[in-house]
Amino acid sequence: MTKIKLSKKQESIVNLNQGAYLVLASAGSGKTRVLTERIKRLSDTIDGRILAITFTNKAASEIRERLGVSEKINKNVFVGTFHSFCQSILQIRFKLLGYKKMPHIFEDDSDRLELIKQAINSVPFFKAIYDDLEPKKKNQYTYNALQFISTVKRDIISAEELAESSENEEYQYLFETYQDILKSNNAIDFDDIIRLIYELFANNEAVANLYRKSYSFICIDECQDLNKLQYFLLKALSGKTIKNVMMVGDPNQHIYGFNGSATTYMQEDFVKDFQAHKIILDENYRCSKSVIEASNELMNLDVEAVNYVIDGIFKITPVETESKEAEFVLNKIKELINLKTHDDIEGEIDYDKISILARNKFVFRNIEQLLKEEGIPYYFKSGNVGIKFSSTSMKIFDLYFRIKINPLDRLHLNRLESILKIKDVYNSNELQDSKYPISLSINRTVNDCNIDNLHLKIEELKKLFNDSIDQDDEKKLTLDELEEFSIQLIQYKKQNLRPSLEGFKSAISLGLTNHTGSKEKGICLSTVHTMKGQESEIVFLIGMDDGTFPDFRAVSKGGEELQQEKNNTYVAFTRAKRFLYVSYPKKRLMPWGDYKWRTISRFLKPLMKN
DNA sequence: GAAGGCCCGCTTTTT
DNA sequence: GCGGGCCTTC
Repeated sequence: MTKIKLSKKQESIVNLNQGAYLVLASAGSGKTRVLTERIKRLSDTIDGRILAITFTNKAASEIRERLGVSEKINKNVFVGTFHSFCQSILQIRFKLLGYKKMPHIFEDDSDRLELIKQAINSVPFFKAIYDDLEPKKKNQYTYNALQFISTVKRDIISAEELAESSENEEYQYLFETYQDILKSNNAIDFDDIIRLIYELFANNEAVANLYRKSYSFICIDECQDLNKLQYFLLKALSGKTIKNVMMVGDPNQHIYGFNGSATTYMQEDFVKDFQAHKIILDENYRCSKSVIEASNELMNLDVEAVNYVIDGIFKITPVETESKEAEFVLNKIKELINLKTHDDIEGEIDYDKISILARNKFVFRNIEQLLKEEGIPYYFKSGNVGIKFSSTSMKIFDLYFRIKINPLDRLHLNRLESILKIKDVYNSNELQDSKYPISLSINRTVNDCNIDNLHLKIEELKKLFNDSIDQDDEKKLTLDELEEFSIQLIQYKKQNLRPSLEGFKSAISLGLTNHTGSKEKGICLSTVHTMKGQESEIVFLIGMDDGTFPDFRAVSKGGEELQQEKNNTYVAFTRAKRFLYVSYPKKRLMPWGDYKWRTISRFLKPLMKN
């Protein structure tokens, strides 16, 4: 990629030294590049270390890639998400937080749901309330409980206090029971990772000082998506010592409200608490004229294309059905690929330059099918953290693996028992007679494995599965999933000097083994949320009917939630460097099987004149 | 206690 | 229109 010279404004931000700064950077203003250049420069000139926080692993690995590898960078710069930063601290400080062994992450929502159910069943008081509910309300009840627990953690509010404003006062006690069960499993959930380190810093001055002395500069990217817990972690870490904090973000791109984030942390709290200077970076270097004009109209902005003016394409196309929409996209892709070159696009038009975006991953069903049939290379930008195995053998493997590295993990032991339908998952006789005799070998293999021989054990399993699974699709699925696991192991070993089975599992849970840089080839299919901070020459934004984008729940709630859907549309638009094709189906197949007439997204109506 | 069948309810976004 | 959970039946 040819690098365009930094503009004066960008240059001045790169050259900032001491102090706190809030950089308000609109989409396409090159904020990630500015951040990276500054980190590079600082790491060359200063003594202390630099902490760079991003919101996705993908963004972290991209920054790491752009920083390049040098001894100085490796030693002096930590780039990662809040979760991975906190996890790395937790790994060495867990004893200070009351854990005898490093707690394991229950990252899966179904794990958390099961914990809630256990909590309800373990206390007659909760059980009575739950059993009294109408069947229809039961799901809502457990979902709300999980929401309650997350809110307590993310908003740093006591369960007691939050219960006062909740319809279900007993959630306060359910919260405690949930935490107790987690602890008895030697486990934590995602929110706990950050919460525990926040508490560590807030309550243990000595430890906090260690980290304060170790980091001279902190940079936070995408700060419009900070939640209270994350902001308070930053404050607790900084204390009175770290004053060099730079935040970069764009309130118009705030899309993670469901995670407790609000733009007030950057715009009000940070400015006040750190006496931050505001800097505005509002030139767009990324997008073509057409894309910028459409974005401006969408958000009522006045961003100008600066460095160069490329016309580009912005077009809204209504189609009859979802499958017609998929055909439209496919045909347009073929057309573009056949063109080979276009004046607006640098280099040859290939699949790597094309992305297909949508509000949620269900929207991709038809187009994925078509791409598969046509043999066109594509990949899912998976936000998915952890690996979810769908083959039975790999599920069994995963469960044995979990309980091996965390013997206190009752939850997954129970699940294993219920899959195998036996009482003692280590009893060879029972295993042999069970529905899945293969689990006997899986158990043995997992038992024997350690971090050094795991790759050999994986090979053994490959052979085992190959020899003993009869059903063809099940065999293929199992072997594919095992291969995926193997790739993650290689990735993990590359990233870690002192590997361990526990560390490997945590890395998987945090999604650290998924994102390996920009190696993926072909057309990128991604939700807008996961595409945050990324760009693509050619973007197809599909499924832009009202109720899908904006999501129907946000429509009924309105207010800030609807605003965030609009922000999300803006994020989607501005991912496109050159061409942006927007489409929506006039008829959509609903999850319950019948068709519903759809209208264009309310956000796009005003743009429909062309 | 297991297996088969029926019925119900169901779409979001990330770490 | 499909899959998960629950109930029936053997």
